[in-house]
Amino acid sequence: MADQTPSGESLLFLTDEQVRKGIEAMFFAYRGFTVDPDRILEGMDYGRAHHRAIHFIRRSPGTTVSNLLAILGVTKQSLNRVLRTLVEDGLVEARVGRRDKRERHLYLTPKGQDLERELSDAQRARMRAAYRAAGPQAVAGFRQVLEAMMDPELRRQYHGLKESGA
Amino acid sequence: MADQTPSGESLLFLTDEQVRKGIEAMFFAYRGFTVDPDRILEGMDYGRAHHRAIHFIRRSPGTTVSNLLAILGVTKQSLNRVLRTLVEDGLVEARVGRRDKRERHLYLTPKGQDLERELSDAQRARMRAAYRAAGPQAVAGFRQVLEAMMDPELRRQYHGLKESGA
DNA sequence: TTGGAAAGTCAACAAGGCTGACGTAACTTC
DNA sequence: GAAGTTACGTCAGCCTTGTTGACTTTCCAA
Repeated sequence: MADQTPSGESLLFLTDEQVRKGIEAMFFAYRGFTVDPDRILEGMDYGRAHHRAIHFIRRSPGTTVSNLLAILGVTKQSLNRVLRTLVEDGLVEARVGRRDKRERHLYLTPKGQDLERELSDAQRARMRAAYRAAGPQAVAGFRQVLEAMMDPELRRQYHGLKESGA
Repeated sequence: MADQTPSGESLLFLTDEQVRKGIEAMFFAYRGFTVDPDRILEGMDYGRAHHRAIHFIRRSPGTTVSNLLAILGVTKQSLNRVLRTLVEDGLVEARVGRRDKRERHLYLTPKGQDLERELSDAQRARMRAAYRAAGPQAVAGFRQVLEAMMDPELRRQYHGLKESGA
């Protein structure tokens, strides 16, 4: 069918219906994207919000609370609830800043790292499987479109992470 | 780099860190994906759940509640609350099935169609912009990867929609 | 004809968003 | 050194949207 491989200038001719398919693909794919971590977390007292916090603390060890706030795009009250339980349960350590004692620098404890690994192993496994099925060229396109979908501010955040990456 | 050869096995050299980038891209992009409809709905008494219901009713007019349930992946009690407000507000009509009186067949009223159009115009505009920025090949890859990320059951749903499409 | 399954509704609860107000410590500026 | 600002935590209360449990109505098949 014409809409399977929109090649060249045909993009301008994508019908609304074809764009809707993309929207639906995004919806269903995101469910697949979250289902593995969700399954692991259910039963523990944690949810998707905890996963997100853990993910980005691992990503940028020593990040501050307000930094995390900006990345996650939630209120501090909301994040605080999540962070408090993670600290209480010994998954996250919040060290008072040395240069600026108002800041709390966040780190995963070994226990936190264990859970992070379990969650991200599952999520990466699915991602790799999808990548393998779709092929390298498709992966490049996937990344390009996702990046173009982001709000400019979020794209900045995203690129900031790239640099700070291990 | 990994994307030199368009053949499958180069994928095996993607580092965990590169796969994580894809995960983060998905996270940030999904926020962009939902932000426009969210903005339109805020202030009205509706949320993302209403948007999803409206979207899929437009997509498959006359669909039943349990059909919608399967697509959205929520409990019928959860969907029912959303549906009830939409029916009360005159955006959705629920006709009792003629063949099977237990069923409710769902349709958008003209008023519901108006809101649907407003929401999907905004969402499609962003999607088109992203597609245009990324180019046709990228779009094809995007779709391929998304599809590969879905759970088999969801992929079936997704393809089911394709057929029933206008 | 009766018993089970399917469709839908009502009630109550939980997670995780939100706003607003306030407190405290630490840094910065005048 | 006083005053203002920033970073963080917390209490209280609200909303949306998910959940489970219990129920009615309707259909179908043994």
